[in-house]
Amino acid sequence: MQNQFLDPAIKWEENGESLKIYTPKEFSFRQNLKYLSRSPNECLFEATEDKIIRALSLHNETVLIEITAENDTMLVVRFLADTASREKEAVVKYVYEWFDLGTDIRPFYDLAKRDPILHNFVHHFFGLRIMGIPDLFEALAWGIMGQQINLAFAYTLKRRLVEKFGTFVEHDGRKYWLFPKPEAIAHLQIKDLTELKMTGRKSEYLLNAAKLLLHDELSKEQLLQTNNVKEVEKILTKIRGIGPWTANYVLMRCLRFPNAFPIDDVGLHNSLKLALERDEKPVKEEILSFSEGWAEWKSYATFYLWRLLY
DNA sequence: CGCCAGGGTGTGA
DNA sequence: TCACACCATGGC
Repeated sequence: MQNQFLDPAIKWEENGESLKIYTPKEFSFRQNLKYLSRSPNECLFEATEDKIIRALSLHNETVLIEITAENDTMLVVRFLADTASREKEAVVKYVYEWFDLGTDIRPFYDLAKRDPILHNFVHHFFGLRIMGIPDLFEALAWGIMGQQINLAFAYTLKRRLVEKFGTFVEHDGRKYWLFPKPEAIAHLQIKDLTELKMTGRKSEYLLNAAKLLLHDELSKEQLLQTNNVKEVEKILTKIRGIGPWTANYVLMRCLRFPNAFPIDDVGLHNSLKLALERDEKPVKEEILSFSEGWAEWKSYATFYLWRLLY
């Protein structure tokens, strides 16, 4: 059941009320679930030991889906809360992109095997993918909110924003929240966001990002028109509040550039400190020299290194 | 209580 | 270009 609007590489089929999406050999649902379960304060989906439930906003409808895996050869998507979709292709596309199923990560594993740092642990996380943030506004907002604060507090800020300005689908007495659209944020006042305990600066950055997206002065499609990572980084860092870290974070988790590299990331520094069994975090010059060996797979190297922290 | 947190901007040399 | 102050709040 292929569709002309979907990447023909996506293999999927409709099976009764569920959708089945075939996964590559280098994919482990369990490994990705572990990543998704890292915060008890996550508000955009529910990840348990064997399934994920989340709401999705498509063009003309909102659905609530449950994702499970069968034999690690396919993902199975079911519609909950009576939200059977008419936009099945869009659901398949979202899930495919979220799990980064379109990337052949075998070259990364070949590279990691010979890497002095990566070879020690990458095999422990076999099948882990860079879990994405397909929505550009959500990715930018998450990046901005996460600047210079600990991750636990970042999750709290996200929850406050979502529960104040987002929408939800109810199922079994639980609310499944959707990240607010740019139009729900763009017209707010700074005060509306500082009330959530974001700093004044972050509030400005977030409002500005919402306005750019709302007015189509920035879009995922536009950013994906070039495949030059440095060029897109330049476009993003021209935006006030988006520096090298946020730009590369978005390049990695939303725009899916495999060679994006948030070198200023404190988590990455701590991961390397742990991986190298050092007492101090490595300095930037040293990290640069490590990353030379990661070539076109810096984002995957970073994501696997992060896994050492939890 | 003190240190640090998945940074970014603005300033001054 | 590069160091440095400042932002400002919470987790631990």
